[in-house]
Amino acid sequence: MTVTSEESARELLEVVPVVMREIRSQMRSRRSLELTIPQFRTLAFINRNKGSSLYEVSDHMGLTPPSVSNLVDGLIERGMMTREEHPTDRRRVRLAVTSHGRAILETATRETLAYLAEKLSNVTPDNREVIAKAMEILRMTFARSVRSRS
Amino acid sequence: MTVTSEESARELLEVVPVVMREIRSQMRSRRSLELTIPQFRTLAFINRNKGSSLYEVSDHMGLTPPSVSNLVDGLIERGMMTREEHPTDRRRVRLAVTSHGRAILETATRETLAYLAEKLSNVTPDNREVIAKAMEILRMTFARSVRSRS
DNA sequence: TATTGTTATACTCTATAACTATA
DNA sequence: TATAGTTATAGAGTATAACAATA
Repeated sequence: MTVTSEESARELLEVVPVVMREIRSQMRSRRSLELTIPQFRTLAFINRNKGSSLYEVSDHMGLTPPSVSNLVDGLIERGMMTREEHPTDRRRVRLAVTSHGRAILETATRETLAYLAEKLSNVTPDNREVIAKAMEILRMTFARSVRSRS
Repeated sequence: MTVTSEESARELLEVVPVVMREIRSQMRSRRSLELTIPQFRTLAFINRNKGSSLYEVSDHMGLTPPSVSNLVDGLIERGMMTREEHPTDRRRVRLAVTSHGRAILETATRETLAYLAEKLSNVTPDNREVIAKAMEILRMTFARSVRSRS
């Protein structure tokens, strides 16, 4: 089998939105958690990168600074994050996830993974390997080039 | 390599949103087209299923009827779709894509595919095969069960 | 009564433009 | 003057609740 770029592009365009919708609707169905995908990603990124500035987050997520500022506002209101002044550059903020936010993030992650894993349990191990490998390839292909900001 | 359901679930949850964001931002960057992903999917589905009812569309897309009604309103306003009465059941509508809508759909498809294909041209043929195979598996795993409505 | 669809309402996501504060 | 961030504003996507029309 030879797969052209066009054919694999077509597959991506058909299938990715379907999987995305599944993830989204599953996440929203957990009323107790009530995290949207952007909120989830924001929380996850800042959890991994404690003390990030707003620009670092927006760079990573491919969103504009106002969009991230909005997202952060909502997460702070709900007690999941903090926004502090940078110690040496007062223009910047230092974002961090609270323990409450971390707990919610972990629960949301666990439940969403459990849901996906349950779906994937019907897939043969060989095919799961194909999926994992494809995700690695896609991750490298679509990863944002990291713009460094000192 | 043995991949558990949990591991492949984690990969999906990390990578799918990234690819989705690429597709979305590319689609929006074509100012002349100005189709969002939901608009694109709606148009594409109705193009493939001429005369669909609103419920058929909402079932397929996993959206509520009011959401689809909204989407359809916007597409009709912009001359891409029509909404007609069903000949024998006056509760229903018959949705169809206009030739203008089809032209826009085709252009959007072509340009988005070209963009994705360009990204994928850096991927080896073997790896493209892995991606294509993974998409097939995911398509079957996450496909909505078709609720038939006579 | 059940089904199909719309309207009313509200909230989130996202962007652009304009602004403030700091470097 | 350049950078970091917020506020103002607007449009799209989505849901639930309430409704109207038809079967």
